[in-house]
Amino acid sequence: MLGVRRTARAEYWINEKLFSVAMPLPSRSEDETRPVFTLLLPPPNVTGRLHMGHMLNQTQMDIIVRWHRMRGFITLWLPGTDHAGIATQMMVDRQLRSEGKSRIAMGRQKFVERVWEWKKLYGGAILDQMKRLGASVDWDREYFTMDENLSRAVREVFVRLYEEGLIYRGKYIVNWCPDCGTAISDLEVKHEEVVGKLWEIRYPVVGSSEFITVATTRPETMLGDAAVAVNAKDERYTHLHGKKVLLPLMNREIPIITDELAQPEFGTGAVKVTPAHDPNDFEAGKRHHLPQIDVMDEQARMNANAGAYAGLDRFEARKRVLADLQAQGFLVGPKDYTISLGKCERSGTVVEPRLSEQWYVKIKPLAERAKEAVESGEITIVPDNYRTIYLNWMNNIHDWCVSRQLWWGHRIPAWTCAKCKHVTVAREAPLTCGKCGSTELEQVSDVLDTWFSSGLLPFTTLGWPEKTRDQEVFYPTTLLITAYEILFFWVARMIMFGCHFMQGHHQDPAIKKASGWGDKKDDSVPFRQVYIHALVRDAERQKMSKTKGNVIDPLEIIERFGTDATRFTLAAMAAPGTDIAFSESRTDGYRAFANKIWNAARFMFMNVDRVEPGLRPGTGSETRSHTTSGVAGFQVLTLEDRWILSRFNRVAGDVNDALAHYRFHEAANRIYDFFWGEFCDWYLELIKPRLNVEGEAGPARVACANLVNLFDASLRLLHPVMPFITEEIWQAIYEGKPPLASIALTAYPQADEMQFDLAAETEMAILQDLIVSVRNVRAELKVEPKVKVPIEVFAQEPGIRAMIEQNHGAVERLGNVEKITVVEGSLAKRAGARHTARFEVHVVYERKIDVAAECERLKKELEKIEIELANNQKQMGNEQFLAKAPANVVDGLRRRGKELLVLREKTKSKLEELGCR
RNA sequence: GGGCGGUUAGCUCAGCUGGUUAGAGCGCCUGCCUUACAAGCAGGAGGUCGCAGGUUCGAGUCCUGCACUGCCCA
Repeated sequence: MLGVRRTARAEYWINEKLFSVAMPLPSRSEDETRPVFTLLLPPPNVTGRLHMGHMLNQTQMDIIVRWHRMRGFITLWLPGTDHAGIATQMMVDRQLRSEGKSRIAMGRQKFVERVWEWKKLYGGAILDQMKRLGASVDWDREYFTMDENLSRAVREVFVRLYEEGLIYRGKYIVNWCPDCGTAISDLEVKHEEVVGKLWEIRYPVVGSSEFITVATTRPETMLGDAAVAVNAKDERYTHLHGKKVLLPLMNREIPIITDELAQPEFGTGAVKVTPAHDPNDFEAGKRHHLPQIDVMDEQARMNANAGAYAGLDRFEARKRVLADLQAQGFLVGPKDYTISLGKCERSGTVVEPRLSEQWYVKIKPLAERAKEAVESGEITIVPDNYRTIYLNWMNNIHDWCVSRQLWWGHRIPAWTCAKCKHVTVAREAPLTCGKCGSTELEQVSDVLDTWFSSGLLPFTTLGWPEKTRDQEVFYPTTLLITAYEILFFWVARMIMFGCHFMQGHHQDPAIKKASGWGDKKDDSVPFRQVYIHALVRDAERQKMSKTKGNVIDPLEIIERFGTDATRFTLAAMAAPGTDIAFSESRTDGYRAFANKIWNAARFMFMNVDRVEPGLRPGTGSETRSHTTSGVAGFQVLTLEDRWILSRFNRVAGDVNDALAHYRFHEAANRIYDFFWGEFCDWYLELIKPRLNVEGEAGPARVACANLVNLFDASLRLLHPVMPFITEEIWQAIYEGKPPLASIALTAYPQADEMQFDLAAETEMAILQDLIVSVRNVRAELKVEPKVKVPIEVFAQEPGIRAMIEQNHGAVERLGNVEKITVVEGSLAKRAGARHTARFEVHVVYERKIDVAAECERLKKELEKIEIELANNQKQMGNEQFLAKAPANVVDGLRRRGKELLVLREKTKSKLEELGCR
């Protein structure tokens, strides 16, 4: 039933377009300009389904977004999906195969149409899930990375980079996935340490009986060897310089060259050189003008260059090559060796370094500015240690291979001339070849890496390359919240592209200032701040993976515990920088919290209906709850009123502060402690007598109004974390006639320091101490729960005595006390009496205390006091400390010292009295 | 090999710039269906903060080394 209400509420939010942002008009003055907060949703894959990572990511974003909106920011949260080249193509490929069809037979155009169909049918799944979760994004601005306007921007970027000489084409070694049939970037290769073999092979030196032994982990590539390299300084091989070896199995003579590639201390000091199958060998090959002998095809099967091995799969070829080498006496033998095996992130296939023609982005010039933006603090990264990681990566960056041999994606805007082979790069399909004028042009078949287009999103979603008002208002976006995994894939690339293409851009100065970024110099950056969140792991701290089968489905968790509880759990566990071990027991605990809120609300409604039906927040006061940032219309009459108002303001201050620093766990825990531990456990209990005053309506009405006002403010405070329950109760408070369409549009509580009341907090703490002491002694004496007992209280300070007398009702009710007698003399010596530095309390009850147990307790207590006192006195006797420590610390210690002395006296005398030994 | 972390209660984790008595949730023990709530209430037990040095008046917090452990990059 709750689930139904939740869905209905989420639909209501969407239908009312509560989170849609119209384009703001130019401001007339700074005072009239509201601050702006912009957040780009990291676009999920169209093929994606919501997982825990999304859930955490979206929870944090929604919290921050709702918080800003409630604080009066023009808040834009921009949603969209990513076309995910390889993943989507693989998905549809698989579907075709199950229908007995093939992509190749179908042809490119038909296939792409088919993918679009697929996208229309299934591509919205993850956003639909987001909708149901109530993510407060602007659905009117939803984008897809292959939308026409975004595609046009991609072409524009490509052409500009090409014209600036920052894109080039060339034949190099790339990471090739034989399974996906495409090149992939360095980042898409996942390295894995595996125990493998290092094979040593003897190559006979031509014209001698000598052998030179080389070592390799991939013996099949020897079929493509073009040389053997030794180090010029390696004296073992000096006599072989200029000679040749006969490549076994292939019977091809290849030269012995001297090159730095060969390190004397590694293996035998001699290495085989295979320019077409290894990036280092490729470089060495170029230095020595060696032939590039490619022995494999696109599926990593051996090709005609592999002679007798042609047609074999690479791993089969390895076996055969080894067997043949063995048989012919060239194999020296394997050694165990730890290999760092590169696998395709998507398919899991071992990546093959392959020589092929690809398009590259020259990255150094772009990286330079991207580095500066972070170094100078124009972009801040939270937590701070990711800044180091980012800079470290930027310093070691390599050119980026952006072409993919796929059909689904942004096709590279380049056309090859059939006649002269010249390549023309252009925004729109050219009619003639730029070189020879031929009309026989064919567009390059490759598409661009998906991250190429997503790297542009911060500005392309705001209308780039057009200059738009949207850009003046919303660019740079304020914040990016994302996972560490895509720091390089996406974050770094957005920074590079943003800094490059938005150079010279200026945000509307009034808006910039109002939003709090007046001190920033650079408006080309894609965002001002990046918050990197942690990974969600399973309860055993294991990384979730399909293969391990330990994936936690957020939707299932939500089904069982509710969206609010799930969100709260993720928030409460999200301490910056630490991974989250997702715990169901924890979630269960927060479901109990939601339940607690319901019950507290029931209590409120019950009393409102009884005392003053129709009561609304803010009633009887000039201020209305939804426009004030504090507790509206709260009338302070009693100690608990003063106390709770003060506590509320403190918690509001703490929560705002925590959110400003992305300390979600602190914000969540602070609200939890306040609502449960202070509001429910104490305040509600304390006002019950007032609510129940019969006949005389005054106090009950005030108490009721206070309750509603405080509840309303607490709901607003909690709303960003638990949007559903807070909306539900808030709407109920107004009985379907709320002053605004949603609690999401009300004002967020802020701390009002004028409402801090230290005296009330201190007094309340003493009162709580007294009540807890009484309960404690009752438990110790095993007083039947229903029996009320009289107590005697002594307090040295008249102020405290008066306070206790004034609040005797509270002590009686909450301590289950029959009657309080405030006595004149110390009770410290009474058996079973409890004391603090401020008061002594004795529970009058005929049953004797357990003397032995009491002695034990007191001794333990005394021991602790003695230790602390000794430390305290040592400190206070230390002149260095007195001279150097700040005054408040010294004062605090002095006060504590006095307290300790009192406590020691009281405890000692009681020990004596009981005859403990 | 390079970089970044982690080690605090039985479990999962907080503890921000060093400052009085190290906290929470869950679990555990005891007692309660007290008319908002047993998904609850009340009370309680449980920690030499990985180890060894150092800086400091003062270290869970800063520095060095060590042990174990995780992640990223090559």
